[in-house]
Amino acid sequence: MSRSAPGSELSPVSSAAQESSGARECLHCSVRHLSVCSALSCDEVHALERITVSLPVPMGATLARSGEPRTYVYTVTEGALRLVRTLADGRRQVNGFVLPGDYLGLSGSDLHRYDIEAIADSRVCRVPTTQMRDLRQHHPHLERKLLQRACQELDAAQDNALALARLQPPERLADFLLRLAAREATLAGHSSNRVSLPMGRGDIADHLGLTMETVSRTFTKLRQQGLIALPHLNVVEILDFAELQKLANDGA
Amino acid sequence: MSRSAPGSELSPVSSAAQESSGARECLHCSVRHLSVCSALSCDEVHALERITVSLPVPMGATLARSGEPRTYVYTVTEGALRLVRTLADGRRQVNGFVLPGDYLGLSGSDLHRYDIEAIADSRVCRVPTTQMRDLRQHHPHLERKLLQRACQELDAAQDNALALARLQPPERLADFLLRLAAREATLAGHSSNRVSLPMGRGDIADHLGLTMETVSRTFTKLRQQGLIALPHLNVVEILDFAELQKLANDGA
DNA sequence: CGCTTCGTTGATGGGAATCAATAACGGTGG
DNA sequence: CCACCGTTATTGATTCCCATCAACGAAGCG
Repeated sequence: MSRSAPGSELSPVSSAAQESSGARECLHCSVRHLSVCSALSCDEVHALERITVSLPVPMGATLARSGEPRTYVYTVTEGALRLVRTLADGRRQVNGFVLPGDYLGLSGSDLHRYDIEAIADSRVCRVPTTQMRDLRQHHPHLERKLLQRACQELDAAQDNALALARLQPPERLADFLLRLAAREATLAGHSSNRVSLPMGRGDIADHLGLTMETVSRTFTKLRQQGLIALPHLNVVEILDFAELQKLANDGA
Repeated sequence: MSRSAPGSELSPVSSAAQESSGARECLHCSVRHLSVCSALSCDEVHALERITVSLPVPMGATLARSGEPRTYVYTVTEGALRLVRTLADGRRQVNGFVLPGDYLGLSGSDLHRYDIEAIADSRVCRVPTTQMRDLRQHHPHLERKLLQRACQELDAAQDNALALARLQPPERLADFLLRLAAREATLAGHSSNRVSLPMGRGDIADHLGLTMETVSRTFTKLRQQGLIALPHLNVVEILDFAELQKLANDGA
């Protein structure tokens, strides 16, 4: 129950008309991230604009709950969200963090398999699954891109499983930081030694299968070893990239 | 280094002509499992037959090694294989087990990300990735099916991650057995309380992020609790389905 | 029948979880 | 700007569970 904001339920969605400027921004996002630009005619672009809604998601808000029907797919344009699964006895797992450019909707299930919660003020593009189905049928390019993405996510999920199954806490954290850094680098287009951590320690713990205390101790250990620095609570500076990579078993 | 058979390298592939009957069987498999039957014309079926090779993989043989270029995709028709990743210091993870009906080739990487090893005498259908690419472009149905499959595997990978991150040994093993049972049920078309374990204890351990000893002890514990029986080393009989499911947290 | 491999069971130690206390941060209002 | 408060993060002490080390038992095979 961490970081639950006061009024954490989403307000009803504003209409597409009201959000037309947002919709255009979102379209841009969709086109850029799914790389289907060339496959769309002008009419199709307008069709997409009509069914696409840009939606603000304030920090702490829940975009979807586990078990609910999956009526929309999303692409994230701003902020950060977490995918959370909770067991009956309260054990929690953060399945992943969703950052700008990520697509939310690759699942074989008709129901949401996890809660989707904003860990920062965010903005997402929303498309009804039904419409998405139509879009995919008309644009093979889109389907191909989605398959590509699904395969990449599958690879990432397997890397994650390896980390959870066999890496020790410092190795897991190193792996996590390096992956965050890589994502941020591709997002920003340039590499930086600074990595921002929009999520709290508890979220990191629940993502890595550890406790918050162990995550905290591990941060301290990496700091003492001179591998990283923590200028702020939510910013990591990577001091020794090579050594960190060696610790993370080179991701392989 | 478990279960490495004496001559564990695959013999050079026999030609498609020599394996024509096998190829037909394999086609059947491909069609059935990828459900693209209706999308293929007669000519296309012949084209598929020409590029498809049914290949025996003896137990202990290695079908592919981590780091090698991915020149083929496979569907499995007989036997069982394991997907293995090994760290520099010998720590091992079994990413998954591949059973008849499974498709091997959903990856974003050009290189194999794990070793593929037969844990029983097996048979696979082999298609060059290049040809597969062509096939996909000509048959949107196929692409859609692959995306569907990728999404299902993604869901499964996430379930697995939850188990690795948060479940305790008995819960993990229960989850594992139930998933195996479910797969076997869909394969055979009917449900049975008997589940066969083609893999050894070490493989189960490396799949669940445990040691062989813990797996063995956990089997004993489940047996003593009356949840399962072990008629043979490689056969589990599920005695109390409901209780086992409760233990596995209902897979959610 | 002995060999080898694999699985089970036992004894021990280490490391992360847990419990508990302190410290740092972030926001709010004076 | 600073004092106050709730939340979050860090640090410390203890416990428990799994990995490790080691020995034993069982199964497949020549």
